[in-house]
Amino acid sequence: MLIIALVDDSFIKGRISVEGGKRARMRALTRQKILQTALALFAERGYFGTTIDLISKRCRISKGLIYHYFTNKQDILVAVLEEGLRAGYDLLKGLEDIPDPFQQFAVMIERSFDEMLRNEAYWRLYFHVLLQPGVLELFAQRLTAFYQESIQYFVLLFRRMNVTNAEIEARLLTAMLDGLGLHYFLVGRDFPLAAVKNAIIQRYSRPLDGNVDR
Amino acid sequence: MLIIALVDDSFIKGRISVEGGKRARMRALTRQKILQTALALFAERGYFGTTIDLISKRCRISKGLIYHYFTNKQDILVAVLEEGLRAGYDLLKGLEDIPDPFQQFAVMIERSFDEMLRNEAYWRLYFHVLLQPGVLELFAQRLTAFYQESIQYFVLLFRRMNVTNAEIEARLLTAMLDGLGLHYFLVGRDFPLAAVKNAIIQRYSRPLDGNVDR
Amino acid sequence: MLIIALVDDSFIKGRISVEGGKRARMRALTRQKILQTALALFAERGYFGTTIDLISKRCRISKGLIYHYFTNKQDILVAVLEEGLRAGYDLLKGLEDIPDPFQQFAVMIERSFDEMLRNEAYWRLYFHVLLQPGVLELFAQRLTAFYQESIQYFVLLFRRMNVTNAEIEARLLTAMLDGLGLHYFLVGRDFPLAAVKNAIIQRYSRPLDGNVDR
Amino acid sequence: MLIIALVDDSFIKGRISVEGGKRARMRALTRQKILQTALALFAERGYFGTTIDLISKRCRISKGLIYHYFTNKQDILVAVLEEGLRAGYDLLKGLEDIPDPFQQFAVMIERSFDEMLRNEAYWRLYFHVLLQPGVLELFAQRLTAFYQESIQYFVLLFRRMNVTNAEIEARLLTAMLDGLGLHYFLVGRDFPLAAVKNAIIQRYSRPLDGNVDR
DNA sequence: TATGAATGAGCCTTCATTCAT
DNA sequence: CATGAATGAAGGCTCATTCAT
Repeated sequence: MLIIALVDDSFIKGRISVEGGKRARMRALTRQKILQTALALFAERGYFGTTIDLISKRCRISKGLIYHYFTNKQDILVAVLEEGLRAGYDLLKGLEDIPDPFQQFAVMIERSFDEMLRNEAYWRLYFHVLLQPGVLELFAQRLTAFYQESIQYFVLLFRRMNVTNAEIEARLLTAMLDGLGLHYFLVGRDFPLAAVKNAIIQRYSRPLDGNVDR
Repeated sequence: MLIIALVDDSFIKGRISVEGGKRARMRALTRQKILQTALALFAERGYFGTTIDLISKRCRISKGLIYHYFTNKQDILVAVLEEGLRAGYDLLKGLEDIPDPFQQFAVMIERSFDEMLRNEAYWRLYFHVLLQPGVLELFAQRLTAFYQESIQYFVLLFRRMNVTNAEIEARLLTAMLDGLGLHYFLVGRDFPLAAVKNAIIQRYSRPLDGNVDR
Repeated sequence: MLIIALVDDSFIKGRISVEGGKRARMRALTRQKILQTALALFAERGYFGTTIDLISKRCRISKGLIYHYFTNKQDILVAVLEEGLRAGYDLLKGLEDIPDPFQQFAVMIERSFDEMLRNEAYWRLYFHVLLQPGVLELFAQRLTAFYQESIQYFVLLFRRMNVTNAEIEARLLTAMLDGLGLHYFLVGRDFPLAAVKNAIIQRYSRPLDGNVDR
Repeated sequence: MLIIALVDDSFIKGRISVEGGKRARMRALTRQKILQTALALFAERGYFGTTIDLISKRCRISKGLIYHYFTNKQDILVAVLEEGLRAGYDLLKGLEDIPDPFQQFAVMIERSFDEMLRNEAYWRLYFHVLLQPGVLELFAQRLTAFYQESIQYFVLLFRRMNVTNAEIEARLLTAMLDGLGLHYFLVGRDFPLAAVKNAIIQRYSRPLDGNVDR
């Protein structure tokens, strides 16, 4: 769960800018409420299944007011995606404090799976929405940047773990994580997530055993 | 690229039933034309971006006729997904003829990457559409069945390759393949597909070295 | 239940013209089958809720064939109404054999209520369809003729029963009968039909008591 | 003309709520305009013959706006029927001020016939629409309630008029009134309404003669 | 006689967006 | 800043009717 930003109900709330007058604070507050509601609705009903009217009603504000904060429905989507990305960065950053690379790796994987389970609906949304023709373009740069940063993170980590071919390995791992999320979403509930997670941690764990045991 | 069925412009064309009278043949022909056009348009513009009117115009048939062949716009989508699934099965089946499991594995991976490149737009569609809230339900059973079969295929193959923990390994591999497709689509063109592909083949190749070299 | 023709499942079947060759007989047969089916469907789903396609499928004939027998959907409707009218005439005619006018009257009322209960759906259809703007015009003459004849029947009967002002009385009675049907349909099942029926028979029965007892 | 609510062009106009701000007043105004137009069009062309487009054009508003006030085309219909019912209640209420029951009865009958003539098109609509399969269900409760109330009114009146068997008698009378309306609509213009009306008044008038004179 | 594929006009409904208040 | 009435383009879908076979 790397490329796709991890979102939960709280991550938007906490970010209200405190600077500025009362006016500005109110404005930021309303904006965040819209974003939060849109996020929940997009996740719940899809982008096309969510109407501006529905968002406004759930926010208990008027439809017109939404257009004071966002120019477009699409604009809301982009903002939502951006917030998600920020949450994704958070996920990465928190890990740097763990000194042992193997342990850090294990925690990263654990956290990744945890987030996937907690915010399943958001994941679906992100995958779904970014694969929509025309949407990716709006967001490609930032997404790519985040992807690069994630890869970089694992490259550095893998080097400390003495994994050879660290870059390719990083790409494979992140792909595997997102792919597992995808499959978990698509093939349903009886997916052996715990076993899979442990296998991943095992594979990269000290001492340097092969990933595929024979 | 396993879960998501692989589709290209030709695979539908070839399946026109030859039995039956002229009527039945015509009917099948029209149906296939609709499916084919819908597939292309869905891939090109997304499911919601594609209108029935557009499909009918591209097919040079009347709007109403489409509803002689499909009950719904959604019904067309499901049919498209089904066709894709069939192509997915085809992909698997062809491989059984290769006697050496390691070579078979390599071919499978190669083919998988090839298909991904050839039908990129369809891949996007499949991911996109299946992640749409409400759509998965229409298709969940068949998709799960196909997933199970894919896993089973790799389990058997891995056993012949003396890979321990074959089931988990199969899940990891298929996830990795789909995840790579996803990342390739999302982060753009400069993705080192060839290198990644080779690394995968390498990892599972004889002699039994570990997957992660240190 | 006088103005509105009384219809049951059998009344059309029995009327296939026996003259003519095999061809003509087949033709009449198909025509009757269409009419019968249309009648049932109109009653069940209303005129607008019934499609030509549905009629053809229930008849197990093609859509096109219907247009060999009827020029229009409307044409079918008119034919159905005509058949109903014929049944209405039948209802009246059968009564003339009863010599005692009071008994004849009682039987007529009984039969009228019986029919209403047996063919409720058809009744609804007739009322419904004839009140549709534009439909009545197609059928007005025949309906008026039938109404006149019904009135005439009661006028003659009432005269034999020594009812003064027989014509007005006939109009009131037939209106009452149809009105009761209407109310029965509209206000539901707990309508005291039996009591009402008996009251009517009572009112016109020998010896000449007043209709409204004080 | 009791069960079926009596409606004319004016009764909706008069009910615009005066409370509330300008917004609310405007809203009520538009709603009434839609209802009024729909009523006229339904009566004129039938429910199915009336399109939303037509209603909106006659109202000089956009098609979409109609759906701000009503969820459905059917919803408009129900609202129209409700208004009609209200008019029906009004018809009953006004009568209570007349002290002499016989005179009250006569006025009631007169008024009933008057209304029938004034709003013939609406009557047709009501009969027509309520007999449409599936429509009655939407409205059954309210209609039944009104019917019961009408019956109750006549029961009380008849008791004061010393009519025995007042309940049955009330059912017969209301049925007769609606039946006469139906016949008047169906068999055309030369129906002797005045004579029929007088006969009814006569029948229930003091002194206590029998209804059927011999 | 019989079929059913094909048409196309038209219907109900949705919804992002605007704007007067 | 805030409202929500109003717009209008467009979309999915229906269905009576036609016609080549």
